[in-house]
Amino acid sequence: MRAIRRSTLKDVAKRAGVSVTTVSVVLNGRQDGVRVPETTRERVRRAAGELDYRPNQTARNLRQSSSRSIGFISDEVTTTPFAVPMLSAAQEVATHNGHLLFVVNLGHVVGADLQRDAIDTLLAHQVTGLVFACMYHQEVEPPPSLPDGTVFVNCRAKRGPFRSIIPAEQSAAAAAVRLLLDTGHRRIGFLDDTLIPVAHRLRLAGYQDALREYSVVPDPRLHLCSQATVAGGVAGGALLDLPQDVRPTAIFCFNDRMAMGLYRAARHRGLNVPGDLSIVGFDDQEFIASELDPPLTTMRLPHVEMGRLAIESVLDLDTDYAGWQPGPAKGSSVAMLECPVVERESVAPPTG
Amino acid sequence: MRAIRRSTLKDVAKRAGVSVTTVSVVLNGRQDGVRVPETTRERVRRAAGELDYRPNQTARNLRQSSSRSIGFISDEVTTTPFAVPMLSAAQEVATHNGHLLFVVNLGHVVGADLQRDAIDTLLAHQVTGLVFACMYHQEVEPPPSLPDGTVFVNCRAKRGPFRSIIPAEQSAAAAAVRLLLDTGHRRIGFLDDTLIPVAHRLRLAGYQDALREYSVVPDPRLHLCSQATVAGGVAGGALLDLPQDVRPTAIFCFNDRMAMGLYRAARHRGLNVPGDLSIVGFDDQEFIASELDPPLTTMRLPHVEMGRLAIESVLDLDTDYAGWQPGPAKGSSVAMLECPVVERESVAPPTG
DNA sequence: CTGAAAGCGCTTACAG
DNA sequence: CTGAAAGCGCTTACAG
Repeated sequence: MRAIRRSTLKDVAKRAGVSVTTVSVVLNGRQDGVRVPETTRERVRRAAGELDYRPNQTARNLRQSSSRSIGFISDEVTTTPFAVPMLSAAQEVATHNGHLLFVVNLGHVVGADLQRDAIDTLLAHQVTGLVFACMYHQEVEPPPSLPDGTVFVNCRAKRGPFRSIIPAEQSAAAAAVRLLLDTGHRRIGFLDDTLIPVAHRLRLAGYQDALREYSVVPDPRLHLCSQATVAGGVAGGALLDLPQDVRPTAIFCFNDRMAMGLYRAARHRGLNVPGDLSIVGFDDQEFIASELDPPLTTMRLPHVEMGRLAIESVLDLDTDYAGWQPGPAKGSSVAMLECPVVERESVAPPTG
Repeated sequence: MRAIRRSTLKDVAKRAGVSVTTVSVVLNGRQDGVRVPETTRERVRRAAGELDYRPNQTARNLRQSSSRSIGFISDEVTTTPFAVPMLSAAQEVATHNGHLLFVVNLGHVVGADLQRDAIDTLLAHQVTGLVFACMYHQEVEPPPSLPDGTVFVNCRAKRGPFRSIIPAEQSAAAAAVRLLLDTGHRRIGFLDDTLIPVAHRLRLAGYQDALREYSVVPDPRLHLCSQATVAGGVAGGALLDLPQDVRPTAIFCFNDRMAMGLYRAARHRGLNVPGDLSIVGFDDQEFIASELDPPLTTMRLPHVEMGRLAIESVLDLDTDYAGWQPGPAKGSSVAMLECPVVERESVAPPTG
C-alpha cells in the first residue's frame, strides 16, 4: 500500500544542522553524561517535529538485534473464547513495556515441519521471546526449535528447561468442594470429564482432598464421568436418578458448560437449583456462568493473571513474583496461579 | 533471553566457497535467468543446512522496507469472544501468505495520543498494512495517523478513502423474518436494542422490509426496545403478556443473548418453544445458540469471511472478490458480506 | 555464471 | 560537547 517516503534521522540532522549521532542521542533521551545542551536538544526536537519524524523500528532492530516484539504461539487458544482475556492481558503488558505481540495460532496444524516453520518465522523476526499458550491445561511436547527462554502458559512442557504457568487446579477443586461441605453438604457428586487428562486428574484429586479433610468417605457412585459439554451435563442428570438415600445434594461440575446441562437435567426432573440441588462449576466462562438462572457459583480460571505473568516473564519483569517453583524437568520451573471462587447463587444448604 | 549467534549469509558463503550474492540468489530461489547451475545451488543448500542457517528477517525488512507483517488493530474485538474466529481467520490467511500478524487491542484506550502511539509503533515496524476491527458493527472516526490503505472490518470509517468490510445486516434481518413469515407467522415481534445504533437501524429496516414484502402491517406494539443481554431478553417477556389477539407467535431477537433470556421468559410463563413461540436470534454465538434448549435458529455473522477478506485486501489478494462497492466517503469502498441463516429447532408453524 | 560494492536507517564505540 | 565511521545482515543493480 502507501509509499510515502518518511523522513529519516539524516533528514532531521540536516534540518537541525547537527550530526545523526546527535539526533539519535537526543531523540532516544540517552542521559549518559548530560552531553547535549538543552538548546541543541530543543533544535533537534523541533526539526523532528517539523519533519514528522518517526524512527524506523526495522533499522533499530537490525542494529540492536532485537525487535521489541514477542511471539505468542497457541495451540488453538486464539480460536476459543475461553482464553481471550489471556491474550488481551498479554498484549496489554507487552504494549505497556514497548513491545508488540505477534500472534500465531497453530490451530490444527499437523506436522512438526509446519510448526517449525511458524517458530522459525517468529525467530527470523528477532522476537525477544516466545510464549506458548494452550486452550486447556495439558502437558505438551515442546517443538524442538523452541528457544530455551520460552514460557508455557496453561500447559506444561514435558521436557526442557522451560518455565510454565498453570492454574492451581487441585487446590481450586478442593476449594469448590469445601464450599459445598461448609454449606452443610455431605453427599457431593463430581460430574467429571476424562478427555482432558491433566485437569481431570487434578480436579478429581482436589475433590478427594476436600472430602478427606472433612472425613467424608468418597462414594464411587457419586463420581460420574461424562463429556465436558452441555450435552455431557445433561447426561449427568443420571446422578439425580440415584436412590433417595444415595442421591447427591450437591454436585461439583468439571466445567460451566456441564453445569449448564445439569441445570437443564435438574429442571426436567422438577428439581430446583439451589433449593433441591447445589451446583458449583469451573471456568467462570463468560456469557454462561453469570447468565444461568440462578447465576452459577464457580471457580475462575486466572487467564488474565497467566497472560500477564507470561509476558512479564519473557521480559524478565517478573522479579516481584515469588511463586516460581522448580518443575520436574531439569532446569524447568512452574508457577501455579490460584483460581478464585466466584460466589453467585447456585449453592444453598441441603434441605431436610 | 538466549544469545545464540545464528549463522549469517556470510558464514554460508564462506562455507560454500561462493559470494553472499550467490547464496542470497540461491536461497531465495530467484529464477531470473536460471543463472546459478544446479551444482552450485546444491553446494549452497548443503552449507546452509549444515550451518542451520535462518535468514534474518529484520535485515531483509530494512533492505526491502517492508516487513511481511500486518497490524491488526481492534477496538476491543480481541477482548470479546464474538470475533475470535475473525482474528484466527485473519491470522491464517496472513500466515498462508508469508505474513505475521501484530495484534493490538486498543481496548478502552482513551485519548487520541495513545491511539496514535499504537498506530505509530505499528508503522515504525514497517507493516505492510493495517486492519482496524470493531467488536460490533459501527461507524468510526478513523484515527488521523491511519494510512490510506487501511481496511476496516465490522465497522465503517466515517471519512477517508478506506475500504470497509461489514455484514449485510439489513438483508440478514429480512431473511430471518422471512423465514418466520414463510413458516406461517404473521404476528412477528422484534425484540430490539438501541445501544448499538448501526445494527439497530439496519436490522429494524430489514424486519420492516420483510413484513412489507408479505403485506403485513408492522404493529408498533410488537417492536420492543430492550438491552442486548440475557436480562434484556428476559425483560422482552413483556411481549408475551400482550393480549391474546395481539401477542406475537414469533419473535425475532436482536441477538442470541436476548434470545437466551427470552427462552427463560417463555418458560416462566409456561410457553413452549417452538410450540407456542418461535424464536430467531442473531450472531450464532458460540456456546449459546447451539446449546439452548431447543437449539436456536439464528443468523450467523460472517466473522471468518470478514477476517479473511480483510487480510486479502491488505495484501491485494482480493482480486477475485467482486463485491466492492463505492462507499459514501470519497474514494472509499464497502464490501457487504452475507449472514447465512443457521436453521435449528426454535421455529415451528404457529398453532391454531 | 559469479562477485564486489552500495545501501536500507539506525546505534554506538571512538576520536577530537 | 559533537561528529565521522563502522557495522547490524541482508538484497540488488552492476560489472566482469
